[in-house]
Amino acid sequence: MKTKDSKIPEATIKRLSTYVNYLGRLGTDSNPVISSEMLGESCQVSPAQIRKDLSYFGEFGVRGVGYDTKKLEAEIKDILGINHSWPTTVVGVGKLGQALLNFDFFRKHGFRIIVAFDSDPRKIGTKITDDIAILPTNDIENIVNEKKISIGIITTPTDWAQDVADKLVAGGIKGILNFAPIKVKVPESITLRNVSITSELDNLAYLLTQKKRQ
Amino acid sequence: MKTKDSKIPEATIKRLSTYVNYLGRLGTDSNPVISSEMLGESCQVSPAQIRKDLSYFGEFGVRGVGYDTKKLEAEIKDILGINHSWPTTVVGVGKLGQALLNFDFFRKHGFRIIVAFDSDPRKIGTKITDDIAILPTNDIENIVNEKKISIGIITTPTDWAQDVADKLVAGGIKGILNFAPIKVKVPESITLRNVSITSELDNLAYLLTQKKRQ
DNA sequence: CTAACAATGTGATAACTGTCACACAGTCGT
DNA sequence: ACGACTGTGTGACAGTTATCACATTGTTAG
Repeated sequence: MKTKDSKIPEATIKRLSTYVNYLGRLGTDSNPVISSEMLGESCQVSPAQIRKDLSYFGEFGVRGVGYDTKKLEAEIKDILGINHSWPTTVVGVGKLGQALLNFDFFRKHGFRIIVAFDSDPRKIGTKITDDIAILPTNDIENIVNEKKISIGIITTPTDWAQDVADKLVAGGIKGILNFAPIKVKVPESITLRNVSITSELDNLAYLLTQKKRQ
Repeated sequence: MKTKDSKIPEATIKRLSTYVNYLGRLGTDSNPVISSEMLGESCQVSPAQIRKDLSYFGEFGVRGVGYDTKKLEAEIKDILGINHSWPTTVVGVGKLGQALLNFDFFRKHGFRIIVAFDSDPRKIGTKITDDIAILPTNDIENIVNEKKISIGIITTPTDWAQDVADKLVAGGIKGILNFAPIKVKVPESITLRNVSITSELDNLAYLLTQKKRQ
């Protein structure tokens, strides 16, 4: 895979995720080939946008024909880096944490949950689903380091998020996905993404309010 | 509140949500006034960006001084429309749905959960927390219509999402927040936001892969 | 009262992102 | 073998969003 340019819009990555997700759920047998127009229809993106997005990374289609469905899926997975298996941990085994742990998405997209952490003594020592142990949050640094865990998902209450982030960083984590509604601070070298559910709800409220006011 | 222009960047709304969330968690007594520099420090946004964001909606600060913390919080809440109480329903009482239902965020940000829906017969008829009933998904249209519910949150498995969306729309819903990893289709008049957890994970994987490759 | 100061609000500018039109390459029918 | 056709890939353009510098305005001290 060749990256022509280092300046890829974040929105492009988001859309690539949409594409690959759709392709994965598409019956590859009945649709061996797909055009940017068809894909755009399903993902609600303009055909030109799709071609542009893909063009950042190379040429994956055949002119006059379209894209080989299975091949395109594999290519995008390669671009996104979801064809390896990232050692991952979830910190905070509340309802949200459990939802993520049960999510079969992880298996499909190359995230391997190694272990979970929580501070509730009643949860510590128990196991999630198959064989994911729940350990105390104080062990985060050691375990992350020892098991070479590269991704940490924070699903704790707001007040604990920064502390947990610090512990993950101390253990040598590479990337963090934070679900707590604050922007945790981490060193420059750590890749961080914040998923703000509250922000999405606020945004919805705003759009509805606009509609009402106009 | 005056809206100077109708073309507000979506990113601005997202940041306003961050600001108001931070202000809400700030001890208003010890910080009666806050500058764009201080707020920017906490929210990891440049001071100029904050002033620009606010300037779309009016003038809320005092030159040479800063912003009245409590007043600014109230103003942003007004802008976002999270000072009313939106009648809301959650469809899909799995782990993710339960996580949201237990989320005390709703109370604070003006979303009032009226009822929940699920298709699992074992869940139907039971209640969540205080007094939120779980009804069968077939009742969605009637209940949404009858109770004048304006916001629907979809936390069902992927395959059910479109069907649920259709039912919500049929019942006269105003806005939908969709957590299923597909882009559901709704009429133009319905406000829709997709929260794609999978997309966030893919994005994280991409960023980590980039770092590895370079 | 006046001058020094502090932090906002905003017009101008730069950077980024998406749209469009069309050249180009591969396919299929005759 | 060749021409009509189809859908990709991309350079040019337009629109959007963020950054910057500074004029502006209220505060405070002497």
